[in-house]
Amino acid sequence: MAMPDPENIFEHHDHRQCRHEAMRQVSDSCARQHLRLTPLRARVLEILLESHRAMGAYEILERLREEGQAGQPPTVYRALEFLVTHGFVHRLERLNAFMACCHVNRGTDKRHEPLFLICNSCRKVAEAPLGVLGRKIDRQAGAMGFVAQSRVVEVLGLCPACRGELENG
Amino acid sequence: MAMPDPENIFEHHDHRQCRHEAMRQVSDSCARQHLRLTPLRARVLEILLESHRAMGAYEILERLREEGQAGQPPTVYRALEFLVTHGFVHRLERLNAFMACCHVNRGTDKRHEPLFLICNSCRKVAEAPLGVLGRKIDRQAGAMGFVAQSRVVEVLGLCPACRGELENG
DNA sequence: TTCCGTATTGTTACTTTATAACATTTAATC
DNA sequence: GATTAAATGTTATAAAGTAACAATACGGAA
Repeated sequence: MAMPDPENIFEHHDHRQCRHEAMRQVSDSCARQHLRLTPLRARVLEILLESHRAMGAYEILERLREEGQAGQPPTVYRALEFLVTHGFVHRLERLNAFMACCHVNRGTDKRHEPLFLICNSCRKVAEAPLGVLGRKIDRQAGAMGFVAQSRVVEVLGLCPACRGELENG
Repeated sequence: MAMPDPENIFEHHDHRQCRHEAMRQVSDSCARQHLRLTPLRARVLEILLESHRAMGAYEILERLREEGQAGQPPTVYRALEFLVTHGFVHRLERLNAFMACCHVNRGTDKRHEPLFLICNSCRKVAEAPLGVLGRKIDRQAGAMGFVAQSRVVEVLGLCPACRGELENG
């Protein structure tokens, strides 16, 4: 999956293409790390990639049930736990929801922690690189004697489209 | 309430003193803004200040009930909504919990969004100023065409005490 | 291959967190 | 004091997440 144009991460693009490439990358990453991407785990990831937005666990569960797969909450939560632990899916704390990672580690198999942009108007979510901010946050924490292990950075506001609507209409 | 020494925000201090000063500041701020700090709202804030840590809504509810006050979930959630809206209490997304603000707006009545340091070991939480990082995060979001309205920044890791224990014991 | 131990999934039941909807009370303003 | 809006009380339920144990599938050793 190509790195999204930073100015257009809210824009549409070829979902099917990006979906298949993401699946392949995750599959490769699992193979390299001897992780088991079981059918259930793969299916949960696919559902997230297909929807291409943040989904609640119970929404995913419903989708699984529609397909005849077994379905109780722990099934989904366990698959999500695996996917989140290995960085293939992100959890949005503010929304109690999950989203497939948009730029899976290419070859590095390293988890990364992004910045999430959550639109207050249309509820769309974009994932952007945290970049140098991650280190700055760690340094800020370090100044208080705190050792940072992971970060949650979520920004709420207006996406380009909704901002435009407010300004024009 | 004095601004905490940045290097000691996890340290103990005179809770009773800081509690009373915080109540007074919130009370003043409400008066200036024509907000109604009702007995219920004041009591919920006091409970949070007394505990001096992050508490779940139901934990607060239980405390209220012990005191004979009426108690159903909406009671607490509504008080918390008021307190959070006006910046007297913060919500910790990662913990589904609430914490009294440690450095209430002094005279400015402006909400501020801090950085939270959550200890993975002892679960203590410290509130630190986000400082210039807030603007940097907004700028990062702005580069994607996004208008930031509010931020969630929570760092998980080890507080000074727990870090010390790991290193020494 | 067959057996064994471990990882994964299935299943039941439950806990925790949060909110909708409407009744009642309290408070501010005229 | 009557009117209206804000706040609280109350009932019921939705939404999110987990504990505990049973059944199954898988990966490697004998």
